[in-house]
Amino acid sequence: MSDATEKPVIANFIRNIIDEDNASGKWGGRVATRFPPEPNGYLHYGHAKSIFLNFGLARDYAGECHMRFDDTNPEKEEQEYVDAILESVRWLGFDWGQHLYYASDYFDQLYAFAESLIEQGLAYVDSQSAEEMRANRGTHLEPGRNSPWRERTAAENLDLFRRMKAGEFADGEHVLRAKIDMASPNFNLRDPVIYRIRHAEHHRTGNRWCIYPLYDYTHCISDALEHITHSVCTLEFEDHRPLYDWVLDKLMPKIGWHSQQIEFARLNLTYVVLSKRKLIQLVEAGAVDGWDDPRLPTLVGARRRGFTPEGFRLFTDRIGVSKADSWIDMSVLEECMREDLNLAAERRIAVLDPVRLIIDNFPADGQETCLAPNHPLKPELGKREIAFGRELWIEREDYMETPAKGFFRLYPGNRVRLRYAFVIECTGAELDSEGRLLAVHANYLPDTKSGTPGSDSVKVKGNIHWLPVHGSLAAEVRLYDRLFAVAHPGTDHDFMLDINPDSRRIIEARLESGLADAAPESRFQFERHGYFVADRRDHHPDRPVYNRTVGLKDTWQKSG
RNA sequence: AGGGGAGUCGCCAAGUGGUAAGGCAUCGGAUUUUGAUUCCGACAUUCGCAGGUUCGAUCCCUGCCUCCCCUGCCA
Repeated sequence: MSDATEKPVIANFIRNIIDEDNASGKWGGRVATRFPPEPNGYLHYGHAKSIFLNFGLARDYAGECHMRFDDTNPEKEEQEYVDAILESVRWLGFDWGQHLYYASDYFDQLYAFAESLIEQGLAYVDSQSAEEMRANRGTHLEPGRNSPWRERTAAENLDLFRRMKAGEFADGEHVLRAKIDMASPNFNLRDPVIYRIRHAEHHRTGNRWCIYPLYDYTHCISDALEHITHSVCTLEFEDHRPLYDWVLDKLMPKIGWHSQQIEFARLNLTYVVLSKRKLIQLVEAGAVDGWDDPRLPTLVGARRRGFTPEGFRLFTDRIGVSKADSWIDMSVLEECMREDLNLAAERRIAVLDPVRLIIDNFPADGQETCLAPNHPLKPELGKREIAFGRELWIEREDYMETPAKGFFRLYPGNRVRLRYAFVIECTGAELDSEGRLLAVHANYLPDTKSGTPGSDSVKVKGNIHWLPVHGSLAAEVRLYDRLFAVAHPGTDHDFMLDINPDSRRIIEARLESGLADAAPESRFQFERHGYFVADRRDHHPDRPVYNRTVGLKDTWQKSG
């Protein structure tokens, strides 16, 4: 990704392990990681952390990161998810090159290894029902009980397993279990199931198989077959590691590679939910418009919201990697997006809550052309013209009939600068019988035009944006806010009750005319408001639609 | 209760026997035609608690406390 902004790398425990391995020559200097999602849903912000970690490690150590789908559960997985996941990883800026893999590509090998485990007496076909197995698994206090089928001969097991594969049995009739230790304090070692019967169509292998391997058996072998060095996963797999190692130890003579599993703390973010189950619930309940709703913490949603890959990179660098459970506040992510967008986005003017401003001493047929820089930090991006006239749109909130303490914008008698134009002096306002603002009146000071000599001889504190009534355009603007109203949704009740009722406001705003022709996904800062993006799906030149990505910091409203 | 992990500033997070990096936030101040940005300054005598070892402990030892994960034929 960006190399110009390269910062010194901060140490973390995973890098330390890699450094030690490189120093000892454990992997011969090789670094191979992998990002292994199951294609049963869309990627979310938490996956971004894992993607930047894994692909970032490969980049920094001149290694490789494999893109691999953990597709061993045919009933939940679909090609649609594979496509969306690949697109999101690409969007974040990563390229897996030739290294695209599917666990399902290893089904033949996985099966052969299972037969070998059986032959070695390390796996057996269990014919207990799921309920019996559960009852015999034991508890934290009591060891499990051996299955009555645990001592079947290798020949018998092999015959049964082959018939399972051949489709002679119904779902659930038999399973293949690793023969480890029913008394282990680690439940994962109490003879874990490694194959189950599923007469289901797989999105890639179709109906070729009716038995499918389970995660614990598949993942470690996939890693080893690909010669992964550091297999990075989240903390909840920590007590699966003994099983990961058991399988690879037993298969060492056949595979000759034993990857190292390393666990880190997954991302916890406030004001949002990141569990697949809850995301599905939000979509199915219609609380959001779909998987790419800009409020949803999915990567497709982030993209539509206007979040940037670079912003996610800043974010993952900023939060670091460790094994401590932690909660990151949503404001950290938002600030990272601002940081990137401040540099990346050109400025434009938008009046979100328009009210008329009439310059009474400006001729009705008068005309002035004002120049506005496209980016204050990048003068090379040039300027654009905005037509100044007698009637303008300004923000309703930029006027106060009776100003609050510290308010330095428009109120009777006060002077402000119309940004990139003239200084004006407010003469009053028209209000209806309910006190609602209809129009603001002012006189302009002709010698104060921005960019002309002596323009700043008149000093003012306030500086507000405006748009001409004739020559600006009406557009739909979607003001997105946090999906949940509380930091920790569902703490002691249904999380759906914590949805922020104001997470989206759709308004009719006035925009600079040039904004109609911007390509979908073009990002801008609407001055004094925040960052906005032309909606990826709904924005058209004849019907502009902009989404608010994130607002600018506002220390006035915060303290006021 | 058994097993596996974690506890360093408001939020993250380095460090690990030699006297607490950094980032974010916050608070001052400067600049500013975005109440934005930028810039400058401040910000842990202290590393969950209590003992012990040591010339010296956040780091080693002992005990305790708190939090997270684990009984899918999910991943």
